[in-house]
Amino acid sequence: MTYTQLPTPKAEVSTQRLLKGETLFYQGDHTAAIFIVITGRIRLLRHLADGNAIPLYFANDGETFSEAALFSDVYHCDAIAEKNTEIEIHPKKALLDAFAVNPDLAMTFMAHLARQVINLRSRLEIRNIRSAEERVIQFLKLEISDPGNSITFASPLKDIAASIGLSHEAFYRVLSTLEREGKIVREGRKIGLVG
Amino acid sequence: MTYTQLPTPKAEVSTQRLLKGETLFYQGDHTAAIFIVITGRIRLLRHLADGNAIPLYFANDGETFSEAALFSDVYHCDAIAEKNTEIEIHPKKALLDAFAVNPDLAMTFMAHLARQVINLRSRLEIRNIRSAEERVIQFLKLEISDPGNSITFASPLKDIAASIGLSHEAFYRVLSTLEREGKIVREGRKIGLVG
DNA sequence: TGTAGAATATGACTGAAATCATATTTTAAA
DNA sequence: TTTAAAATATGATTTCAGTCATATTCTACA
Repeated sequence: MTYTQLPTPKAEVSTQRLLKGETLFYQGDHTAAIFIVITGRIRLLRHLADGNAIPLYFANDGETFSEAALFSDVYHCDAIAEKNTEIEIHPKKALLDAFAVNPDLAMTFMAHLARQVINLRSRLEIRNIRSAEERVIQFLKLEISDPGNSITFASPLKDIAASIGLSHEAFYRVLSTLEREGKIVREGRKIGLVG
Repeated sequence: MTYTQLPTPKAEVSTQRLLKGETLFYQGDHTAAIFIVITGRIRLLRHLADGNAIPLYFANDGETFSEAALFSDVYHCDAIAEKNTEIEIHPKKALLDAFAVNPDLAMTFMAHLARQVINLRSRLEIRNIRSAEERVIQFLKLEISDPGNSITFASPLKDIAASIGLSHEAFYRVLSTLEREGKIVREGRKIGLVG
């Protein structure tokens, strides 16, 4: 899907495997790196003063997380593997050094962040659409707009459902309906918009 | 609320007033600047190949938008004033030049983007909470966690309601309930968490 | 290749938030 | 200061997505 590439010198990048449930870092830990999920899922969890914890985000395949570590001495949340997960480790120092030596790389990373901002904003706006059917249609339009007139999802449809804030049942139902109405065509996870 | 500051040289920054309904730029226009909403609201709207348009985001007081203009030759959406709006204009060239001359400024902007990514992710995650009451509580905890034990909202509560994906009626009701149950205290737009 | 677990799928029912209606209060504007 | 518009508030009703249940594919992997 979205290929994420950080401008870290290759020699400085390493990978790590986390077992389901394993913690990558704790809130308050000294920041050492920013990360990319290769496969799996990382749950980011913030602890509040009152002892409660709030899930901040789930980082899935291809996504970066803890980018703000670059600008902070400590992590502001826990990072825990939701399932067996492989991650890429980009040491903070290596990245910052790279930026200092080559400002172009800084601009590259900046662009990466800007793209994420846009992407997250549109995902937020999708959530404002109340009707499940309409939400799915708009989501598909957004996803498909660039490439062509169809998209093949890499992740299970039930995960797609979650990402747009629908129960998987509701999502399956909407897809069935849209297909029956001739608004989309499907072949497994390949979905095409008609009209 | 969130003070947004871009590292543009003061002399290069200008402001502009837009009347309700006025367009700041169109999708496909050559990119010239990135913007901050001082007061008002800007609707970002993407046009699709099929003639439809999707609302991408609403930028409110203090928010930046079109950051990605720095890395693109054309705007990827329309920007239209939802109401009378005053904006700050930060010319793209001035910003890029500033980054080139002083890499620290690039890092500052990068940090600004990283904060936004975090903020947007947590706003997304809030939406995953189904129960209106629980969603409001978690939202308040997030907003209040830093400053102290209460927060005074600058914008109308009905706008807060929209930002967390609730109808204003539902939001008012939840606030009433929480107050009755002694879980929050209120004075107009000042809301404090108890416990 | 067989098997367990996950993903896909669909029906029935429920509940909680949206919607509609309306009133009061606050704010802004004339 | 008066007035109009927006925000706050709450009740009644409806709707639609969630939940629960269950069945049928897939898919990974032993």
